[in-house]
Amino acid sequence: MSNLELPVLGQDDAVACCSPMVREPLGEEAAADLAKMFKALSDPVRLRLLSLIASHEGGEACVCDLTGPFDVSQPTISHHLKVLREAGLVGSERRGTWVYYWVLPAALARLSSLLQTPGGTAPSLQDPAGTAARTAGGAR
Amino acid sequence: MSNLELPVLGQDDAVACCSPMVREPLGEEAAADLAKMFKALSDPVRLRLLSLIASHEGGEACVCDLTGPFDVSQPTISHHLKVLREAGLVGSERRGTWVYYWVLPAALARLSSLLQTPGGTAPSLQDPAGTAARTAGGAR
DNA sequence: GTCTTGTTTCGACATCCGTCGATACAGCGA
DNA sequence: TCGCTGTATCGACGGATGTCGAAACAAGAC
Repeated sequence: MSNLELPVLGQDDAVACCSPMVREPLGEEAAADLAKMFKALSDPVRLRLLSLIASHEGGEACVCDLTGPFDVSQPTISHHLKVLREAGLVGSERRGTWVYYWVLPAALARLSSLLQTPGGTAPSLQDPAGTAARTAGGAR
Repeated sequence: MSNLELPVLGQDDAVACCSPMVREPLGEEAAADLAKMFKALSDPVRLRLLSLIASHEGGEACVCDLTGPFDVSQPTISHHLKVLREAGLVGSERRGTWVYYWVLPAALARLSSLLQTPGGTAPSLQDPAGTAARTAGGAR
């Protein structure tokens, strides 16, 4: 239920960088596909889980390592991990008693490159149309 | 209600790149702050709106340019634009009869750099702990 | 086989979110 | 001033989402 017409980046090919959304309008299907990934990142618990997994030694973490730092119940953690997994952001594997999760870097890279502004990763606030002044303040 | 202890990137300083979430676990407050931005991106209509604005000539677009391509009503578009604005992803300004929106590149760059994997933008599927085989398949 | 521990699934519940039509507000032009 | 067009806000509604406790499932230990 996705990637119908555009090659989904970062599956097993190297990530073809990128057609950032700044360059051309996103198609409906691409937007729906990407929105699912961003939705998976739109919860603080999941964001911390992902970060906890990614920064864990060895690049992977057992569920038992992940339940401690949070105030929510263990089934809730399991639910969030499932959301991350179904979004294609992490992989998982059972090894004996424990289940391990790891981040799929290609998925993160796909999102990262999408959001890149033409100027580069850390833009010097590049200025699309002489709008630099507004860029800082932001009308409201 | 955010950035209490960590310097929020991409405000008016150049974006200090980045402490990606892969490097160290996200704090609770940083996660809550970032989750709001990702939530703004978690809807297909908003994603397309953002892309439409960013790719519009001059780097900005009038609301009247944005209602056409969508099947949803004008109030709904207005609502989504408000969400994007309150998330700090776009700026807006009224000019006479029309209201213009433009993307705030620093905000996108902040998210982009957060998601970057250590290997770079388009990672060669860098392999945290000899888990390359799994990285491709993804257990389920 | 049975117990124990680690993890997921199942229902249930309250809240949030996207959408709409109706309406209000802002500028411009006649 | 009045009317017109463009945009935002309001209130309502239905569906999605985060959370929980209870229970089921998986694997190893006794």
